[in-house]
Amino acid sequence: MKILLVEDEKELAESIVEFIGKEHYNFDTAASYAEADEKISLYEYDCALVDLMLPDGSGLEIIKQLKTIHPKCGIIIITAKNTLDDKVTGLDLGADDYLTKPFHLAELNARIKSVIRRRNFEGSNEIIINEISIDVEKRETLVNKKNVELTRREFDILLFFVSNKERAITKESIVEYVWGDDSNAFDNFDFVYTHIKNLRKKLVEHGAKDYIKSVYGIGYKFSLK
Amino acid sequence: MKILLVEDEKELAESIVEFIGKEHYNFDTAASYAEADEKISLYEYDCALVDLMLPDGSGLEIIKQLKTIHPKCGIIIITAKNTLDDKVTGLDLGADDYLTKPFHLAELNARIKSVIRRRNFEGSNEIIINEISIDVEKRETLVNKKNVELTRREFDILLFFVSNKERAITKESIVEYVWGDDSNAFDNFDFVYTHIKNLRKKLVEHGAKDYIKSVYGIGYKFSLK
DNA sequence: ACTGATTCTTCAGAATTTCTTCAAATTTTT
DNA sequence: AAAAATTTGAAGAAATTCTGAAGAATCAGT
Repeated sequence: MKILLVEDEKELAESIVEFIGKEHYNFDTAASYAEADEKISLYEYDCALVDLMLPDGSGLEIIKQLKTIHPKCGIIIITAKNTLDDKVTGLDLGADDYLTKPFHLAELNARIKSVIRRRNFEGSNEIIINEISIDVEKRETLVNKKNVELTRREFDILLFFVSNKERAITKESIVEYVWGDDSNAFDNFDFVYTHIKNLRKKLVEHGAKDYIKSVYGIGYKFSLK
Repeated sequence: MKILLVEDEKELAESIVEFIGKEHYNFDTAASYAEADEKISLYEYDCALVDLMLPDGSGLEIIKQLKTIHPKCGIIIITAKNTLDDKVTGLDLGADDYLTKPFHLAELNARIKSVIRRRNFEGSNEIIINEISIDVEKRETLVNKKNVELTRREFDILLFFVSNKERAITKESIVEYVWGDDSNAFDNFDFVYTHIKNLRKKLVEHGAKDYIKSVYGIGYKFSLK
């Protein structure tokens, strides 16, 4: 689950990432219009938190962008108390919810959850691929009806794989999805190798076929063929 | 047991929370239609107390909302003497009971209890999970037919667990349910750890299996497997 | 208002689980 | 055959959870 946080107050941004990022979400952060614009065009997000008061341009512009490029992305406005007008405009532009500063992080967390839930209403939270079945809500993975204990990182990687079946995935995008782009520098993928090794081992040991094919020079592909 | 109180008279709201909140209930309060609307969409409540006379919109609207979003939630109308019409309309909309101002807090308390009891009857107010049986109304927990004395917090946590069986739940959501959304302690989950430790101990000592599994990096899961 | 009992929260250290790093072995590509 | 990329197992580091004890807060009864 990837979330874009557009917020120029560094402290606030950090505490949001720290508290909420730990849950299920991976944050990318942008501190300016320019940065946000860049990330929007590069990555896909499930939800965006947008502060309307940015140094170099209005957050409303970002919302407009998001709506046109990624209509499926949920949007939550963050705003100071006295900028009611912008808030309303933002909602008109298609934002899903708003939050006035200051707010409890728990509150923000709940909003994100509800926005994402609303967006995902269609798809059930069970994913079935041959002998493997994954329940996102339970964070449970079954192979041939039997439970496989996966760690947080392993589970997230598998989730990313199965939502990109048959597609070649770069190691970079895995890191981006599972860890978020602010994390580990891209000079070394040893930790990815290790996690994928462990994930493979657990799945295969429980009787699944090894659907995780490595694509030399690129990354991996989760393929049934 | 979570209760939403929609009331704009600050003093009344406070005394209700103080008096009845001490019992078994965790209150969230809303002083306006907007606030109430927000909380309804974010959280689940077992019962709502709704003042029909609100500054920014009719409480009837809130009742309608509640009924559609959380049909299981009990509703009690609070109203001044002379607004009989609204009261009737409210009952038509599906409210369970009403109370005219001024009223004794003890009276309100009794109404809440009875509404919740009535609601729970539909699905029996006894929850039975193997050797554990929980009487929600009496706040009584039995393991192998023998009583286990749980504190308020322990009981609430258990209740939250059993109503989310097999699902991975975050520590944050536990705090939200048991302590309410105004709780500001999200930087530290020591108290959650402690309560869960004590809850586990009491249950296991009385012969129950330890169904409370910890989910590393996330929180817990009440699982029979 | 005082006392003792209960419950809640805080704290620090221990135990556990997971994550990352590293180096050597293997595979793939050129 | 050489270079680059991937796999692997082991182990050190980091993060998370558990635990017991002690301090705070709350409650009941006088």
